[in-house]
Amino acid sequence: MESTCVDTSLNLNIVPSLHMDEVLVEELHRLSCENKRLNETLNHMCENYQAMQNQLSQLMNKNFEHPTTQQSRKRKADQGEIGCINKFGGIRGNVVNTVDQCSTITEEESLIKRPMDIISPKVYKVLVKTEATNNSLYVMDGYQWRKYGQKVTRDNPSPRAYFRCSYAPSCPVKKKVQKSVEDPTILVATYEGEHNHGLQKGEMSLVSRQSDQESPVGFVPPISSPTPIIQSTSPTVTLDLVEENINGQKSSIQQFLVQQMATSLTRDPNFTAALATAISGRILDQSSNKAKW
DNA sequence: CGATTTTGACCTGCGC
DNA sequence: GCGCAGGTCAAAATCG
Repeated sequence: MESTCVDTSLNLNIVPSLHMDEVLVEELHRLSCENKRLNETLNHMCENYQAMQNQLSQLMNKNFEHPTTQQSRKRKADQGEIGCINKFGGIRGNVVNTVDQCSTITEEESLIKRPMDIISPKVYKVLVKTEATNNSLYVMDGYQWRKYGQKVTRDNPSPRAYFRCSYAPSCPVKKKVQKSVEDPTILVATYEGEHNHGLQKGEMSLVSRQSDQESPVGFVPPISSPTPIIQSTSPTVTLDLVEENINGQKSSIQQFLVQQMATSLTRDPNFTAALATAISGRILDQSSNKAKW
């Protein structure tokens, strides 16, 4: 969060010229003092902001990664895989991983991934907002899933559904879908593994559906109608990509982060496939609109 | 009739 | 070793 602490100090330590009026010198000193005071205030605000951000991160972690303190033994064991957010969420953000091992996709940090220091199956967590009255556990994400089990877990009154990818028989990807304890309108889908095939034709991913309010041509509405993502559940990684340096160039750190994020996204076949679907859907939309006119 | 869903039983791993 | 809880299997039911 250092990026929010903009260095506003002005270089006012100018040696007064011999011809400078005493009033101007006095004014200069006054401005310097005021600048110093403002700087301190700003630093104080930044510290408070960081403290609050950390608190929020910790709360998010507790709510979604550790829903209850009385977690099952099995869940504790699983934290090595899914709990990677905890390992990095507490730090000040500004971290984009280069290892696509684990991620949680949310509205605020969509597709920004965090590093993981252990080798484990690729695990994603996706949150989907649904109708409050909707009790189904189906999340349309562009793949075809076959449900193979359902279980009521201890820490959540709503059942958990287990899915396998049925598009390719050899596809190892599994998906667990369960309603959030805190907000029953949110479906928490946990993906394990990587698809060894492309995205299916005629289906839409969550990402693409975020960009289109209307269903594109050929899109079959899902059994449940989840509205696009949604809510932040984990500490937000904030990338300050807007602010520029005094000389008008993005800092090297920012450029590095942008590069890393782009690399992470383009490496993910799910993202690229979803992006392609979204773009084609948009093009079809526009062409059909033009046809109407 | 094949694909998918449901659901109870069974398996497995972990903590005590 | 036992009990608990999550995960998986597989037969029956359902759907298109």
